[in-house]
Amino acid sequence: MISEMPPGRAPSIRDVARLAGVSHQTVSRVLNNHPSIRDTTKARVLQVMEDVHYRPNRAARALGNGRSRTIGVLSASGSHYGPASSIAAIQDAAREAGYYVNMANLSAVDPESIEAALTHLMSQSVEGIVVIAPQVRVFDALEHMAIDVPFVTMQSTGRLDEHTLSVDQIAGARLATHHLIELGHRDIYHLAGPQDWIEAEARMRGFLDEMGAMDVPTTAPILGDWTAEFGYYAGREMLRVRDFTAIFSSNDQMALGLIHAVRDAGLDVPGDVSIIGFDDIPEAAHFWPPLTTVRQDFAELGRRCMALLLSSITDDQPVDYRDVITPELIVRGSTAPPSPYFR
Amino acid sequence: MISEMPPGRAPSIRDVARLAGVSHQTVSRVLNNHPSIRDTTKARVLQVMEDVHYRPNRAARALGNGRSRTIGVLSASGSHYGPASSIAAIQDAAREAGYYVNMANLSAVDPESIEAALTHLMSQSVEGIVVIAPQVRVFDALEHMAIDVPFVTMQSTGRLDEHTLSVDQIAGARLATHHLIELGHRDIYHLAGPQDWIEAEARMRGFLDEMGAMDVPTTAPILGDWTAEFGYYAGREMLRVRDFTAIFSSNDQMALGLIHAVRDAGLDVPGDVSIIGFDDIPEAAHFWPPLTTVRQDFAELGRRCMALLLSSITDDQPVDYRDVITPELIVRGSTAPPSPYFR
DNA sequence: TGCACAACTGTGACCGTGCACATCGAAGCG
DNA sequence: CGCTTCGATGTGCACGGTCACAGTTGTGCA
Repeated sequence: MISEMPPGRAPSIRDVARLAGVSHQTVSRVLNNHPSIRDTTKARVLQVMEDVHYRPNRAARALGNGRSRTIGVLSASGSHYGPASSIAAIQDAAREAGYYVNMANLSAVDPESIEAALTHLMSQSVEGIVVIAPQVRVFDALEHMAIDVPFVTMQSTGRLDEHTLSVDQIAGARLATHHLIELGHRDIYHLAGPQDWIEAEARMRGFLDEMGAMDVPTTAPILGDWTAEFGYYAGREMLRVRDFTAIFSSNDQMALGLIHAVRDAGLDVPGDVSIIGFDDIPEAAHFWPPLTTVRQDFAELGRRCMALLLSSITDDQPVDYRDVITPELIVRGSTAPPSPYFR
Repeated sequence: MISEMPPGRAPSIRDVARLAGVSHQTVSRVLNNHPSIRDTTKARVLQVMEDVHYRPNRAARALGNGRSRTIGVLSASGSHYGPASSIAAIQDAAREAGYYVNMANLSAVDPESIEAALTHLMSQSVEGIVVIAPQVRVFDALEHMAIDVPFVTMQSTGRLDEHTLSVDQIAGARLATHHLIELGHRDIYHLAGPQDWIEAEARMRGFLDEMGAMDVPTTAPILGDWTAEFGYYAGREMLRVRDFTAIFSSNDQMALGLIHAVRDAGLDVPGDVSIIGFDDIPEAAHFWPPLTTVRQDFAELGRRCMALLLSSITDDQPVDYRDVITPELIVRGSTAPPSPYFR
């Protein structure tokens, strides 16, 4: 059988057709599970495919019907735990749906890089785009370039709302803040994420909302960069004044740096300062002290993201994306009532 | 200009050609930077492209010349810091080289999942495959499926050597082990990675080699799963005997869990037990105590990986991949001489 | 002036698949 | 029994590029 194959070229449906004694179109129908193919015919074709190791040519397919079956993922900071987990879930979901995933990593956040990355994805003729851990500028680019494929993002932004799926970051931040207030803290700092980040903004909003609702006076949040390193140096700065008893950090890594700084200053967590994080990375349970934090289900987020995107690609009834994923407070050892000394 | 475009279809080179008053082949040549195109012609064509927002169709291109310009990345545990960093670097390098990156995530490590993921990538007609954080089974699958495109992996395996690029994991592990021995430790445990993992094996090998070379008797390494959680429980088990003064953990996360367990037992790191990790994740400097570890340059690894792969795709002179990246010992606060009590 | 040669551009086939439409035989039905 | 309907299959072309090859100029040189 195989000897009948022309050499030096992968078998095409016509080769398969010839060997199976049918037309290429019949082979095509077998490939696409067309209903009206006689079982015996189908079996024969499948057998030949097996024999010659036939693999459909995706490029030809895409060219023929204009569907690339590829979705693009635009990710900044893809090496962080949260985004990376979501990406993995997205890939699984995509593969399950028969889609391919093309990644574009954003090393810098200047408009040129963003446009370059989007152009890269568009030139792939992706059918949809997922924006991970988005920054405001990405949306500017998205609007500016008049991207004509569906896209979703994983955070709430206030605009472009039809494209948004999101963990309720605001609720999560309120949860964290409320926990601190409930413990008796009044002098609470918020170490936020970078200014440009939408999720940082949402968490900050949640913090401020809750503080306001509980009638606790607030100071301006400090803008960080998500890294433990920044948390450490920010902590050292903050400890020069020590006018607080608790810090709500916008992610777990910065919380780790804060703990380090507090301990370096000879103080105790949570004895002198309570610290709460956000995300619940797997390591958080093993920090010292184990970190009180807010858990987000990144994988579920990724899955829902894909579901939303796929439904808007295929124009099915849209899934209800307003069903936000509620984050969960995980109380561990890094928070406690304020020390009497401070009261 | 734009009004001359037929509606409902993206402009093709023939549309551009017509509007620019040239043949479609000339447009193609402009696209591919063919040298012999008159500058004025080129400018005219480019202008028309701009006007009609022409975007080359990648599928058609791939179909025409059989080159997909796509490379596949097969990654297990893509949400870990190391692999994720390498992946980001790979994506950057690929984009720079004009390649697209297709990801396949490996959620499970059974042969079926591996084959499914590889099939997925192959059906994309990728021109090359990068295997990240590979396990032995992945290689079995690679051999078994007779993958006919170049592939590289990021760890040394002993077989398939022409495809391998690697941080010298063995040297790194020896570095870590030597550091402990030099401090005076003799009773050293090794908490290794999962059995199936090639890099876990290499680190274990390095540990055993160095122990042997320094004539220190060893006990059998404990096989872990890379997580802090496992490190914690392994640590608790180990502390029931306490016949050691130092532990070399195969990665930083498990080291974190170990520290947690040691402290839970009322002991001090490094006073009672020295702990050294591997990888130098960004958080390691802010553990308590800051973790002594071995740094790997994941990004550089990713870049070299792509360089190797691209050179074997284009059949250029191969880069010298034997120029392994040497890991670096980072001494922080989690290691110290053994306590007199133990001597 | 003629000729070789390079620079530049055009023509038509082809890549592998899906689609629209045609065909053909068998079954259903009045 | 002829007509319709439907299931199963075949025919030819389109998709948007690239490739091989074939012109068509212009230029240098004998």
